[in-house]
Amino acid sequence: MSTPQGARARARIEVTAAIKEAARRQLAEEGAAKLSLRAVARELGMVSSALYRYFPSRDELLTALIIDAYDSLGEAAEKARDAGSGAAPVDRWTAVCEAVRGWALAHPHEYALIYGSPVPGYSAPETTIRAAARVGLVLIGIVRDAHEGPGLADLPLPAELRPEGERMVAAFAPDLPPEVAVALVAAWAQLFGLVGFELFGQFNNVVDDRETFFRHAVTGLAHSVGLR
Amino acid sequence: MSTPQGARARARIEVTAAIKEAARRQLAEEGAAKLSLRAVARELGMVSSALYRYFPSRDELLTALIIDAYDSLGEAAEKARDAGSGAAPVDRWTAVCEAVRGWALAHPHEYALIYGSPVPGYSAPETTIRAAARVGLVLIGIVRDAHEGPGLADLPLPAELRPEGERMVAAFAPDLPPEVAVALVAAWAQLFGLVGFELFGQFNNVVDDRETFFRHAVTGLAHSVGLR
DNA sequence: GTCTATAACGAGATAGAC
DNA sequence: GTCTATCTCGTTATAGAC
Repeated sequence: MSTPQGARARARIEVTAAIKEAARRQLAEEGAAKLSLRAVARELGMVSSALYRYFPSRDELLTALIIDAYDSLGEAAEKARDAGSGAAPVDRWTAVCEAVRGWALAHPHEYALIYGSPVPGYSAPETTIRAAARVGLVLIGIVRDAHEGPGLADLPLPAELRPEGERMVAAFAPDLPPEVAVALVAAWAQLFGLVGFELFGQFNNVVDDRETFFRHAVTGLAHSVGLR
Repeated sequence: MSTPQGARARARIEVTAAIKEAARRQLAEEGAAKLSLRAVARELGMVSSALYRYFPSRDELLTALIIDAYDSLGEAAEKARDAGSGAAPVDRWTAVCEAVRGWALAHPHEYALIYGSPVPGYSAPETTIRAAARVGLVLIGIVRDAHEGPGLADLPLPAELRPEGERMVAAFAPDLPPEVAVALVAAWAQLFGLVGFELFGQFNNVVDDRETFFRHAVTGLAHSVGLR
């Protein structure tokens, strides 16, 4: 009773992985908008209707790819955070940022899937939120460690933004001052501005030594959230 | 001899505009990856082969849309710059940033076309560079004015980035110190990180009062390039 | 129960002959 | 410019193998 069920479950996992792998290849060649179940099935030597045993619709397959991409990126960020657990906060921050950039350069199409243009006709379900939050949580953690340890630099917060900051603290950044939470969200978005510009070609003829430039820029971001 | 030729030229301009308008509608509904000359022709009641009189290929139509989008955004930025010609540099900076955000919110699909994921199989020609540079040039101009007027704050520049900074100054930011040029490019990318995150939904459940948040964040960017 | 294959639908794109 | 024959797509219903 144990082996057949185990074998079935294993086979199911393997086929599911093969489908996603083929879909990722398609993503690279045709883009998310043109991801087609039939093409995926063809590549696997299956018939299209068989895929519906594994993914109830094309959109669910897309969702799985999106969650995988967020998780893969989040894992890279968490690894970088853990690798530098003894280092200074600024260095841990830049290490995480460099991990994000490294992952993006290594997986440009999956990066485009999660941080690029929305796929027309597709709307990401709530299920993606948890995975999407991972990088942000890593950055929050580093700043919280610094806040509880060496301390943070003072940051300004206009009165009109205080309610927003309080809300952010309550929602996802407990123990942090509201002005830091606001600065963190801004730095988080700005980090992906840097990565996206490099990846999508806006830095062509503008930035040459991108690695050095990036390190310097994200050091500035670290300062903008109070790390020193 | 004058009227018929003038009428022909006028008709050509009008049809060209109608084609681009229909193509922009398609962009909104299906995305750039699925932009098809046939569908555009259908919408206009023309036959697809007739479109080739106006655009020699789908890619050329895409290029025209891209240039139009960059120009429309650039014009919005330039208008904001000119409207606040007497104001303090920081205020001119934020006004331009807000114009960029406003344009993006008003033209989300054109924004996705120029700053979102690259279109698979399409590679933008050199012709787009001039239009793509307009927003950056506006930002450079504001910082240069401040540099020649009230002056800029001191910025750090690691030795390893100095060559890059010198190159940037020579290429597109004459009269500016290299550390300012480097900071400007970073701020430019980060600005679009903020805009893109809001537009593409990353701020859902994260930032509530986006207008206030944005103003505060780009004020920080202004400081990061030395404005005060 | 779990899976795959066949066949079909309605809609849309595409290529070529005319 | 028009028509037609032949592709693609996502999705479903159904039947049969394991």
